[in-house]
Amino acid sequence: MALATRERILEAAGTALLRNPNATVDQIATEARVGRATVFRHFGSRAGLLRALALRAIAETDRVTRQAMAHACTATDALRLVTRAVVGAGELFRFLGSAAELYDEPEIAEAYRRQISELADLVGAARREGSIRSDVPTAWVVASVDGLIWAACRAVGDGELGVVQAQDLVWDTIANGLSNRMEERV
Amino acid sequence: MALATRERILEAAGTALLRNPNATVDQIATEARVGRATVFRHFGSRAGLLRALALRAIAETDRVTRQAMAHACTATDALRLVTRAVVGAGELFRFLGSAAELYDEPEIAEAYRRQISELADLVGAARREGSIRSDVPTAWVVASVDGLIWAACRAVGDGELGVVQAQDLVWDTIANGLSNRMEERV
DNA sequence: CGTGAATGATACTTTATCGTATCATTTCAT
DNA sequence: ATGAAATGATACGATAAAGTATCATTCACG
Repeated sequence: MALATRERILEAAGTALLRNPNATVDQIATEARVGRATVFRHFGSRAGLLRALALRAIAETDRVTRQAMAHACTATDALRLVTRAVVGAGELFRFLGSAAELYDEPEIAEAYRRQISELADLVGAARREGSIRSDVPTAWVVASVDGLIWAACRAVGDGELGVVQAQDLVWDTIANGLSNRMEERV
Repeated sequence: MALATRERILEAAGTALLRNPNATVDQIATEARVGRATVFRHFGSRAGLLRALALRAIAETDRVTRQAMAHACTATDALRLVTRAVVGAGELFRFLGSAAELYDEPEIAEAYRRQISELADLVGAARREGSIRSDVPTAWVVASVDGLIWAACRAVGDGELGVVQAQDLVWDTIANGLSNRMEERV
């Protein structure tokens, strides 16, 4: 049951930290229906637990991203599939938005920079394919895609949208914006 | 100098809390070049300081929002001006993104709900004017506008974009999306 | 069964930070 | 210039949470 316990703690930590980024080890343990000592046995310290949680989210994001890119033939399609994949995995890393202290850990800060940089590369490639506007800074494209992904994950988490619906809407919004243009869309 | 001191502390709290949402009263006082005791004299407690900071941000957002709406003749234009105004005031409330415990205070949670609800009303009115797509849920329009505003404020704070540029880009993205359509834009 | 590993419960120490109190010093208004 | 108000520095107590240690219990597995 060792693995199940560990996974259960990570799961509970995700939801508890989403509710309150300063959640106590005791609160997390209670959420996981586990003794507080067990959390320390598995992760050594609170920081160790957060680190493991973040690394898990990063690894999973990498996994779904790689899988998405493997199925795409163009950079534009890869960008579309990656946004879908990340929104789909949103529950795993939503807690990261509030856990600012995590970015003090070099390992995690670097992984985040790498993921953003990969997204920037993808945007650059899609732009060279002609599908992304070239009259806005790449930094803005990356930032706004990131912002839309966060908005989608949050809407899903809040029960305002379904996962598939949110995945569709993110790409639709990137492609068409929100204004009424009375044209058929991609 | 009472007012100046108070304002200096609030300013320092904003930047310190943006760097680290768990910043100590001592760190904030140091950032403000003020004794720690002075912070308690002015705000009573750490929670009181955060509350004052949040209320200040909310009030300022309300102010620029009202001012923007006073200058608009259509709901669509009001929506445009409001997004611009909020992005312009972004530095004031960026810290709120990480300060999750603030939403425990009913006063602040309610103000936030009210502002989101006002945004939703504006979106609804703009939609009735025909400028906003009617084939996407209102919840998503609100969420994504919110997400884009956050992205813009962050990009400005990180020095990736200038304020005016960010203001332009948010509305441009709402109106046109990010894909290349080779058409003149609104 | 029975043995070892994993767990729960609990008590304890340590540490960081809040909040209060005090007093000397500075600043400001008149 | 002078007195009141604001501030800085410092010490102190209180508390909450982290982390450690221990022991009894439970659970998987041979």
